[in-house]
Amino acid sequence: MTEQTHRRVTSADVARLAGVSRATVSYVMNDTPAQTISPSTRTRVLDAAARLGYSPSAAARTLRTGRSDVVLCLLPDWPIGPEVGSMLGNLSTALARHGLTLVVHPGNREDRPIGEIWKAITPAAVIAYTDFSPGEIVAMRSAGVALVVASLGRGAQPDRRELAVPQQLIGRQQAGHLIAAGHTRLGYAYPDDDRVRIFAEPRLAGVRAECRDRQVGGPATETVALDPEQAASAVRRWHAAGITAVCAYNDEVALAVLAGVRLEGRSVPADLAVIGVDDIPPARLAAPALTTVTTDQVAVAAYLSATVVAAINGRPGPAVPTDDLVHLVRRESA
Amino acid sequence: MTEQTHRRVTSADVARLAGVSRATVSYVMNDTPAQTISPSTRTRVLDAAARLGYSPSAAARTLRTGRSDVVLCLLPDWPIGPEVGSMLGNLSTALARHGLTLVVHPGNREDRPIGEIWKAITPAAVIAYTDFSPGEIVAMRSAGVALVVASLGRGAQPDRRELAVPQQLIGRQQAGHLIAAGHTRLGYAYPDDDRVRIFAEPRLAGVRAECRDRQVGGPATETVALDPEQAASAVRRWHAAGITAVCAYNDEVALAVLAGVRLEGRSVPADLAVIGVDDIPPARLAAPALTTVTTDQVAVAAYLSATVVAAINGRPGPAVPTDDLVHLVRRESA
DNA sequence: CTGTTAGCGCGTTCAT
DNA sequence: ATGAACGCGCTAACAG
Repeated sequence: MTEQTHRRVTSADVARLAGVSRATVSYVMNDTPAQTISPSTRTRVLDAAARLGYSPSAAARTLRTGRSDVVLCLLPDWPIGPEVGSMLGNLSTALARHGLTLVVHPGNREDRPIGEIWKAITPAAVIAYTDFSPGEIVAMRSAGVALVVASLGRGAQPDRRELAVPQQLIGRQQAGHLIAAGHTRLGYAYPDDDRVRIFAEPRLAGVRAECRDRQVGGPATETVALDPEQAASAVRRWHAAGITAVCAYNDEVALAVLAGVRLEGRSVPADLAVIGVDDIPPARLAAPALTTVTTDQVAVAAYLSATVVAAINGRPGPAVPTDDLVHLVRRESA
Repeated sequence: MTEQTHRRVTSADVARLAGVSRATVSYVMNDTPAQTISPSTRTRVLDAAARLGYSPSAAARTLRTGRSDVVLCLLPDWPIGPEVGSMLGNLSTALARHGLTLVVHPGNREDRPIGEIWKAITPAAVIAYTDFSPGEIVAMRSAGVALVVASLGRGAQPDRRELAVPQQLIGRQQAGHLIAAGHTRLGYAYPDDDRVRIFAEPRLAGVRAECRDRQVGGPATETVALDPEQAASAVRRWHAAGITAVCAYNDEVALAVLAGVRLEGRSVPADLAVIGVDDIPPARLAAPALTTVTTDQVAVAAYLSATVVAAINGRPGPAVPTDDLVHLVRRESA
């Protein structure tokens, strides 16, 4: 066993090798504007640092400055798909440009209380898809977390920014497309999973709003599990109610509806038009190919990033970019 | 604007309120075994801590002990699906039982070098799906990261543990099922994405190995993009070669094959049997429902967790649980 | 200008 | 049960 005796390389080591003081090392490493350093010294320090493989202790820096460069994203319990995954990737890139590092904590049922998590990280900001209790917000504050960003939270609070990606727009776009295609009796395929309610409710609300605005009958809502049989019975009820088109919570639910229609011996879109959300890869591979609505994840990530950066600096966040965020992908199912 | 003047609550505050020394606070908070504390003092300290909402500074603790309770998982660039997502959730739970907090860094092209990431966290362990350069390993060492766990890495190194989830088993199971069903000419649908090669290669190798062991013709490999047209041309080539069944890299690729077969006017499984990997929700909603192979994510998470914990404590890791990790989900496509 | 000295931030731990 | 020192980087004050 080669036991690791690798003592950590500290700024003192660099200082020693470069023949300067630790303060000088710090000034050089940080390009401190208020302090001028002669080029020769600078080079010597940089050289020494490189030779030793020096990297400053994040813990020490955080302790001293009271702020880390980490942004923590608390994910909810539900299964995250490739869309969220790509959004997080984009967000990571966007934040990196501001010197911030994104880390994500995957949610899971029997997790320790949220508190344990950010306490272990001391992030500069927290992005959460769940609401915090007032107590937790106070606790974060007193622990030094500068900002609590609550995505999708219900009511705006003075303490936190609302990052609600306008889920309603998604519902509106779905319904709008269907109505424009001549449908007058819409259905809504609601997910059979309580954990995604924070997304499902605003989307359904968007569909409802669009129906109202366009003078069309409100959507006949059915809960649709990811199972052909159960989907088939929903299809039967829609049929009985004269529904000709349905908006699905997302592509998976839409795929279930497709399977249900198939099981009923009917066809899409002739008997029932279907539109999903997300444009997951299987959507274009389905029979028929699924018409769906997507969110511009790059734009969402940019917006989130800007909001976080602004909040960290105590500035007001940017306005929600309501336009050009949701796009229709027209295929065969609607 | 209610400006936040909330000074951080420190152990000194608790000590003052409880009328004891900071050392005592530390001993109480950590239940230090070597130090006896009278019940009355203990209560007083705990009370004070609760009243003030005290939570120790992770940075200070990390600085002092040289180790944080965070395990960092570095995700690769590719889109992560619900399977990986649920595995991470399970892993998080498993690690939490050992007082460890899992955080995930989503990979993305134009990211800062990996180094920047763990430097900002000072994790107790790093789990990565990519290989590190020897230089990075040395750097982590010298920065105080106890362990570098390379999942799926090619060759075992003395420095790191191999957590290779036996991807070969997946391929073997796929091919085994097909061969048992009487197929003697197998095809392999390889993904059209370089980023997933670390998974695709061992899976294909598994199929190859099974074919060899069972005296069946090695798989005719075709790269299949997630596009019906392109999949159709692969199907044509397979047909010309007399292939009667194909193993797909994963369910999405399998779905593409299904679409290709459909486009060719042929049928599954009569003309071509298809088997996928992962059992994503759309698999059972496809026409025909997709036969597939799944990995027991709970078991994988438990194994990963045990390996990490063992390594942190300098003990040898558990053996790879090769059995009961991969299961066949029998449906209609094969 | 250039670079140094000194002390802080906060929890941990040894010796008294 | 306590005083004191430590881990490591930051930065105000100060000396050449």
